[in-house]
Amino acid sequence: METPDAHSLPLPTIRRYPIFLRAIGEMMDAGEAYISSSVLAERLGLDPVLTRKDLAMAGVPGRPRRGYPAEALRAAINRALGWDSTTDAVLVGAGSLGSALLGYAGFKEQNLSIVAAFDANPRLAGSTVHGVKVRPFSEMARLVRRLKIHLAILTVPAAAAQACAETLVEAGVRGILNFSSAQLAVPEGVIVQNVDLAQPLAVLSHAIARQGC
Amino acid sequence: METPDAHSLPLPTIRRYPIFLRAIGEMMDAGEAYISSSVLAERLGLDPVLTRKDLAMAGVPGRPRRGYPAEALRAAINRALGWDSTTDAVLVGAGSLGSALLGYAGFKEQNLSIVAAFDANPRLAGSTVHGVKVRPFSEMARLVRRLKIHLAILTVPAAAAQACAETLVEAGVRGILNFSSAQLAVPEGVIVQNVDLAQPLAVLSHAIARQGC
DNA sequence: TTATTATCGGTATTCAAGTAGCGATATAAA
DNA sequence: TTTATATCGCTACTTGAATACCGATAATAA
Repeated sequence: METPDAHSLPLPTIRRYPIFLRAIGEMMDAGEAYISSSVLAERLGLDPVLTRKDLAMAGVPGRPRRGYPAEALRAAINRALGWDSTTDAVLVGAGSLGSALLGYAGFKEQNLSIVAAFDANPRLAGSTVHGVKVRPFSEMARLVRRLKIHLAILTVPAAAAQACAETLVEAGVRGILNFSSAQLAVPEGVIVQNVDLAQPLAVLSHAIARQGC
Repeated sequence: METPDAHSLPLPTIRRYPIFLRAIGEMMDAGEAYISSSVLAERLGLDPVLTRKDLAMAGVPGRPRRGYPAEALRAAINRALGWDSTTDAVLVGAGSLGSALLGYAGFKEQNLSIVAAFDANPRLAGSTVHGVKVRPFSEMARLVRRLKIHLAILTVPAAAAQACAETLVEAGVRGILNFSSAQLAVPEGVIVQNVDLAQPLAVLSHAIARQGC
């Protein structure tokens, strides 16, 4: 049985694509019309073969001794990531981390538009952070449903995370970027990506502790 | 040839340990003296076998029909991660993200103490954010060296990241938690963990884009 | 006391990803 | 025109982690 969804890519490849996109953009700004995998790999400190395999998976044919056509390559990678057209998202929890994310410039490059923010704190509701209006929780479900939002960024305390997630999913959200330390239980078909600061910190301190003795 | 560093654990296991620690702590608060892998797995939505293997690697013997002794297990995992004694760290770049991290409560659980923050902006230097004094860049190398800091959290713009990293490494830092989008080149023996928001976002939007059609 | 069973702990298998090797080809140099 | 070579693109091979399997053991119940 062949897998029906043909355009599924290896997860590590998907994770590397944003890094490639930045480098390709910089190289294009520098006037390059072709991107060779070896040059790109050298620039990023990655294995040239691995880089070539990743680029090949975008589906754009490369040319010997030249590389991949830069503009077509960038477009193909953006398309593979769903970054070729603007995606609307909401941010839930406008605390210090949430506010910092509202000011994160990278979202623009990824064609992600945060159209609304929500917070339980009534004092925050009504204010505007980095150009995005903060609304009370009570408006969340209705607005998400009306605007057909599929993506949410969750920056609420761990205790509130599961309840928020359920409200969001109920309203139609299919992907959650979870910054809380809570493990979310969601129905099948909904994708959660956890951004847990403790994980990379664990890798670092484990390695340093080992190295130290 | 056998590897000399015997206590090296699989990377995925290390990444799961912080999640386990939180759950174990909650279960202990609830009065549990033993942690069974199946109960823990159920709670976290993970595979019971995988969970058991992870716990077994901490080196604490478990008891059939009971599980692992909670206190000993927690201590062993903390020790494996180097979280059994306080580690000092510095934060470089006190912008909105850096400030948010200075207020991050999780560091305390991980026995991580941010003893100083640095910023290029002279207006920020001298202020205090969440109890941590912000100092000018010029003081960084000396202070890091004097306090024998081995761990740094980097929240500066991409353009400044490489230069900061070099200064830090030169001053004795051996692990960098890199929040910038720059790919850092560091000498062997120095460990960099990138926290790149674009990566989990890429996974999410790729999956949603596939799912949508 | 005996039987049952939840859980541990080890071994074997499978799978995905990274690595290595090598021929094909178009560009650039001789 | 001929030769050299950088780069692509394909096909193994290797590695590391997840999964499956199964026996051992101690707590509980009969």
